[in-house]
Amino acid sequence: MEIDQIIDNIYPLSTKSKNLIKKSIIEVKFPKGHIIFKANKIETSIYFIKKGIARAYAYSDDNQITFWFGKEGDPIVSMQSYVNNQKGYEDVELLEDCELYELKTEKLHKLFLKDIEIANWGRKFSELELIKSEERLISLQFNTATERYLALLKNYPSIIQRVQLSHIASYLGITQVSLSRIRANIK
Amino acid sequence: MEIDQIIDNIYPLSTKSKNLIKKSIIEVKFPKGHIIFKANKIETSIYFIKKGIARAYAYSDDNQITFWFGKEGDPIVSMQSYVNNQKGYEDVELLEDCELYELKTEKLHKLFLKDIEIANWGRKFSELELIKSEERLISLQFNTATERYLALLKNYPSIIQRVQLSHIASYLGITQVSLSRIRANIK
DNA sequence: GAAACTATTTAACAAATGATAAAAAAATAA
DNA sequence: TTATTTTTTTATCATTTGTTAAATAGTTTC
Repeated sequence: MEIDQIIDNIYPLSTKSKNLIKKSIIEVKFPKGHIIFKANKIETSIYFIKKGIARAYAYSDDNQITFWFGKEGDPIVSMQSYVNNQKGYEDVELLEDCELYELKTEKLHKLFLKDIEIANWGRKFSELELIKSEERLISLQFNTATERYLALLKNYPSIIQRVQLSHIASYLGITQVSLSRIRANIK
Repeated sequence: MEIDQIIDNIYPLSTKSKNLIKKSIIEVKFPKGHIIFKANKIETSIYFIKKGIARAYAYSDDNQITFWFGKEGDPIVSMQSYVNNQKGYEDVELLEDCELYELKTEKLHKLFLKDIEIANWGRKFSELELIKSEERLISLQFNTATERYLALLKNYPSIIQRVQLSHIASYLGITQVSLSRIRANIK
């Protein structure tokens, strides 16, 4: 997905303000398997996915638990770094060869203080992420594992096709074995 | 908690900008049990809790499931209404006699477009809510019910003392009976 | 293509949680 | 206070999920 569309989908900007953001963005490419965010590190950039998919995970004991998937158009953000300039708790791994738009957090924060349109763009950005986070929270709290799997299947069919089941299982809050059982029961 | 401190805790503002917000705020009081947000309704205000506690819940079949608690200093917001001007899915019930600060969403949105400091205050507001939402998501996905109960006990002891256990159980994603068992095992 | 490696499914048993009902404890009202 | 209602705990059994191990299927490498 092109950067103009990604920016506009969040909050439409005047050409002038959009160009201020675009001037701070560079395109980067990484291969499948690249770890773009490391846990316990302050991340200095945010990204938008032009092409490819990614996942965020953290460790619980020795197990990786995936808690986020991103696809074309989605932002890759370590919220602790972005909001509080603190270390994050997550790794982010690219699950395919990826093309990304990179934006330095510091540059964006300077724009927030200078340009009211961009400040509102940043507000909308967090508001939309918040809506997504709440939806996921409700899904985890209200629905059974089977319901969550079916919802993922319906809403993000591309993820299921492109991501291995062990990651999906931990994303759903269950073990890989349990997901296999659920899949067997559905058929 | 006083409104000046609530506003400043989100993002410090100049006197001028803070007064713009404060001019739009009125104080209101409601008794225990009052339903301040109704599901399937577009809410036109947000609130900040001066005194008291509240919970948000939605229905799953016939069961009320509590998914948020608020105490002094916390905002009461129906995100779907606030962000997208759409109907929310939650009721919000006041669990004690409450004193609240009320702010009309429409007035705030006008200020966002006029005052860059307030736009950044609004940005920070959503960012902080997003951090809270992510923390809760991780807690639900990574921790067992027992761990979540112990964390709530540690981080929000006031909630446990002031809220009945059936609400806490659904907040933790388990039944009331299961929470009783967990409490019995801990002692 | 065969061998080696990785991912997924299946099986068996253990542990945790749900559902229902009844008992006990606590809070509220007369 | 006593009676009534609400909240919490306990008990029993069913269901779901976790754990471990083995079998099968699918991929990658040589």
